[in-house]
Order: sequence, then C-alpha cells, then structure tokens
Amino acid sequence: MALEHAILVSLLEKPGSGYELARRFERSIGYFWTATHQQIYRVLKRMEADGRLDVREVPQQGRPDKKEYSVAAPGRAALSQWLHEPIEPESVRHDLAVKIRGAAFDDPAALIREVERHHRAHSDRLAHYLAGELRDFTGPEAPGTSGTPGPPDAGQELQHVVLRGGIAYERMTLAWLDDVLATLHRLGAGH
Amino acid sequence: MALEHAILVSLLEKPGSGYELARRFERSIGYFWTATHQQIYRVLKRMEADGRLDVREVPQQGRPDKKEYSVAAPGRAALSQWLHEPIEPESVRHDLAVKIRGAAFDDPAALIREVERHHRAHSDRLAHYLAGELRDFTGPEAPGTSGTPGPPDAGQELQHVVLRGGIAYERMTLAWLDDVLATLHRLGAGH
DNA sequence: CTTGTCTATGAAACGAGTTGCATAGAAGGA
DNA sequence: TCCTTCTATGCAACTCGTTTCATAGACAAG
Repeated sequence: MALEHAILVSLLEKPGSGYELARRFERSIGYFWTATHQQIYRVLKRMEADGRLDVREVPQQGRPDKKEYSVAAPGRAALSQWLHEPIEPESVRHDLAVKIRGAAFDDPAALIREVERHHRAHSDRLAHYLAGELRDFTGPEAPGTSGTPGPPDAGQELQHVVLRGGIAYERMTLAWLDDVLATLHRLGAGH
Repeated sequence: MALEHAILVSLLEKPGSGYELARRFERSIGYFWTATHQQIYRVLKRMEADGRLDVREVPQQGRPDKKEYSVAAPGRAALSQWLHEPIEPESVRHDLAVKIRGAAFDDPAALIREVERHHRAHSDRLAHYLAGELRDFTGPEAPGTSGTPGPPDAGQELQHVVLRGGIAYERMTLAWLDDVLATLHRLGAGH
C-alpha cells in the first residue's frame, strides 16, 4: 500500500499530473521508491474515486491537456494515520546476491563483467545524488550565506537526510562490489 | 522470476522440503531474498511440473512425512542460463524514507519512536550476521589454523562475501538512522 | 514526407507477493 | 485435559507490479 503514501507525499510537496509523477519517480522520489506510469495512473484513479485526491483539468498549449492532482483532506488524514502506524523494517530483495551464491555452481569468473556493470551503475547514481545535494542543499544552508535566517525548513532538512541515506547506500554498495570483484578474481586465479 | 532462482541455489546448496526452504528464507537466503511458505510451495509445485526439480517422499518418525526436493538437470541449466543474463541493478523500496519525507507534513518528532524501533531491529540483525560470520567463516579460514590446506572452497568464499555485504548494509543503515534521529531531534528542538 | 521523440493517458493480461484460512499428528507445559 | 508450539502442506482471494499494446497531437531532424 505504500505507493499510495509515496504519491500523497509527492503531491503534498507539489501537485502534478500522472505523467509528472511518473517522472518524479524516475528522479527524487524514485531514489527510494520505484513505480511505472501504469501503476501510477491506476492508483491515481482509485485514490480519486476514494476521495483522497482532487483533480483539475488543465488545458495546455503545444501539448496535450493534463489532469493535475492534489491532495484532498481525506488523503492528508490517511497519510497522517499511516505515519503514526509502525511499519516492518524492509525486507531486502537483492538479485545480485542470489547470482553470487549461484555462481558457486557455475563459473564464478563469468560474473565479473556483470558485477562491473553494476559497479558502473551505482557509480553513476552516486554522482547523480552528489550533484543533487550540491544543487539543492548546499546553497541556502551553507552557514554565513543564508538567505533564509532562522531555522531551516523542516521539509528541506528531511529531504536532505533521505538523500544522505541514498548517498551512504551507494558508497557502501560500491565498496562491497569492490570486495565482490576481489573475491571473484581470487577464485578465478586459484582456478 | 528470481524466487525460482533463489530456490534453485538453495536446493543446490542442500536439497530439502518446502518447509525447510521456508525456514532458510528466514535465515541465510532470507538475508537478501524473502519469501513466505505460500510462495515457496506454489513455486515448488510449478517447478516440479516443469521438470526442473525432482521430488522424493521421505517418511519420518515423530513428525509428518515430507517431500524432499532436489534440482534436476533442466533446473541446473535454467539457473546457469539466468546467471549469464544481465540483470538490472535493484530498485530500492524503502518505506521509512517515504515516512521521513512525509513527516514534513505531520509531526516530525512523532517519528522518533519508529526510527528507534528500526534502529533496534537493524542492530539485532547485525549482531546475528556477525555471530553467523564468526561461526561459519572464521574457523577453517583463519590463517595458520587451516584444517583444509590449499584454496578454500568457492561456495564458502561466495557465501562469505554475500554475508559481508549484509554486514556492511546493516552498519551503513545504523549510521544513517543515527543521522535521521539527530535530524529529527534538531527539528523538534527548534520547534 | 516519414521517422522518431516528447508529452499525456489508458486497457488488458499476466506474474509476483500477501493474508487469511484449513488440516493434522506429535510434543510439552499449565 | 487443554492449550500452545512445532513440523508439514496446501487452497482461495486479493492486491501489487510488470509488460505489452494503443492512442494522439506537437515538434524536430533527415
């Protein structure tokens, strides 16, 4: 059910259409929750039918009209309720780990290319996150250069701590993939 | 489709019944791939029908009989083929991150308890992994005390590197949760 | 003028995952 | 004796997620 909640959070941060949401799920929100446009349109329709969202037809020039969704009062209440419920610490689903253990029954060295591909993908993500951090969180928050005096915005702070989590995750993953590569090379050499 | 492959790997490591697999998915394999007994029984049935697994009825005393599954030749071939196919780097699904961003529209301080719960859960997991590492990987591999001369077993090495990944993940998560807690406290204090 | 890309939405089918329920013998404790 | 826990397997219903396909106007490149 968490897709609903991710959509509520995203629409509270900024109202938008299904299409726009789909693109946010490729970027910021998508760093910790993925969804395709199919899922999004389906859930938006259901949430609107349930009265959790309001819709507004927005005509546009030079491109198709869009439906802009925003959070209605019941939606906000549903989010608030969910925030106060405990959730289970996430269960991991890591295909690559299955492959690594499976490699014992095949050729371990054949996995090296694959692991290197993953290493590159995580490198790219890390660079992407770091660029985002520099862009969104170092300007107004840098001490002394503050344009907003007083305590920084809670939403900003919370988005930043989530992004720091993404950065820590990618760094940890890269170090582990180095470990995996070293292990695979060692096994290949002894073979 | 990766549940099939996780089952193949687990059955190659050691044949067993659906019940036994379900318990492995609460422990070793479950560290990076979760599955309930429902999923497992359903998939085992399908894989047997497809000829990827062999079954053997094993009568037992003092407990119900069981069906012991083992990997048949086509199953091994299917696994081998999958190992040579590239997979996408996993997409993350992190409920807690959604909650943290959502807290900007509710009471951030109310999340502290929840984050502390997660911290304890991850602490427990880390302790569990470290105990497993000590038990399974430090005895025969400690230099000088080697009971097995020559190169260590590839399966052991690969299981160990996956476990090291789990340990690194838990350590990173704990550090991040500390960061989250500090941020929530800061926001609560400024409020 | 055709091909491709971007915005924008959606149906249909299928496969994966969750939840609740049901059965049943054996062992152990209150 | 009853209650719970453990072993062991399974059905049914439902929700969630993925893949494929379809539509359609605007715009740019070749």
